Amino acid sequence: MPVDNRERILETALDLFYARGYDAVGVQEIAEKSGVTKPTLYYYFKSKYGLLEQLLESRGEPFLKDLRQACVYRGDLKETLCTAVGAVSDFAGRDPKFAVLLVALFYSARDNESYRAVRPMMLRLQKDVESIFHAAASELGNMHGRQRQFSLGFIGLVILYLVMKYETGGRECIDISGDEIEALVHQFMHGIYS
Amino acid sequence: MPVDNRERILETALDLFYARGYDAVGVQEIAEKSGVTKPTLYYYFKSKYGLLEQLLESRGEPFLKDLRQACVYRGDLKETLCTAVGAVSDFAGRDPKFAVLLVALFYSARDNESYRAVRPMMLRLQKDVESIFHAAASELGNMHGRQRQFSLGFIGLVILYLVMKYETGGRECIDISGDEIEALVHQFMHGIYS
DNA sequence: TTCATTCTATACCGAACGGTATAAACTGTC
DNA sequence: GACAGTTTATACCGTTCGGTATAGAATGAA
Repeated sequence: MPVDNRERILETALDLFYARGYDAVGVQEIAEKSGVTKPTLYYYFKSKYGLLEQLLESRGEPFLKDLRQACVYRGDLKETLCTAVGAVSDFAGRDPKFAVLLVALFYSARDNESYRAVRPMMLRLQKDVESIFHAAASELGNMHGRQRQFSLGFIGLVILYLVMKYETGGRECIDISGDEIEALVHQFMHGIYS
Repeated sequence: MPVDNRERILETALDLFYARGYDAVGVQEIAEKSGVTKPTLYYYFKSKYGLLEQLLESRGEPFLKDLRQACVYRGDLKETLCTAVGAVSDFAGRDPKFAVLLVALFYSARDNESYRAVRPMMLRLQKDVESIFHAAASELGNMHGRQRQFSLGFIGLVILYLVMKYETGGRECIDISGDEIEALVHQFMHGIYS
């Protein structure tokens, strides 16, 4: 656990939000488990929502930067997709709870405030991935406007794979090997045969 | 709105859980919006959790029956997968809010009680879909134990497609045409080319 | 020494939470 | 008319919710 109070609060919040969900966790408990009083929590974060926002910012921003880099098309679709999945995998390996939390928030109810907090982030992610398919037009030929469908399908595939891996893997870490990444991308590109 | 009180409560609960999530909705509000007092709600459902359980049962059970039927392998993988997606599509078309709620619960935090309620249902769904790939062994050849990966990938693809369709389609209904279903299954089987 | 920052302890706020008690009605059936 | 099932109105329970007020103490930099 970090010595810095602010950081410790963020980490505790992540643990609890991951385990029980944003709405089911009270500010009181977060403060207690951080070894801090409630006023201290409110000193750093103006509200419970602000706490979530700053959690998303501090942990998500570095990941989005990495991902954007990884999504730059370099002339080969398969290679680019593998790089992208690699970035996701690295991130999920470093911060598995945060990764799973992101997914839960992404699929959570639209009028819940926690969704409001995560929405802009996920839109950026979606756009970055979609840009790969736009850039790969020369390689893929006419996609008939299916870039969005491709990217959504791709994201869905990776997300579910990730979550399942974490669930069935003892929740210790998410480790996706290079071979697995290639198999995943290969399946996406060429189907389940081969 | 149904005249039957029990049914009206279930419908109201679905509306609210869908919109804001299980934890964020109070029993009080459900009762009020159903035109019923709180004791009446507790007369039918012993607890808030019981209400969720019965909601999942009453709406989910018919769907799971249909899906199981649709997942029976009939000698052709593509046809079977299309039938399965068709069953999901029909269900989602009939009861879109419930479908989206199911997905949200499926991805929600593991120690949240709402996940406990939906878990057995999703396990059944997963098993049914996986059975398709096991049955298709003759057609697919040696899958090297990747039946689970295939089924998870397939479910992820369908789920995300469904949710996105609902989100971007004005939330009126989920209509997946036969052509779309075929395209989705085709992409899954043969990749994004062709 | 002054000063802002960081944090404590304690206590409180009004509102909402899930759930229950009580006692009285209304309904249709036997 | 007795009866079970359904529903009401009202009020209450203890607990937790997110958030704040107050006043003081430790810290380190200027």
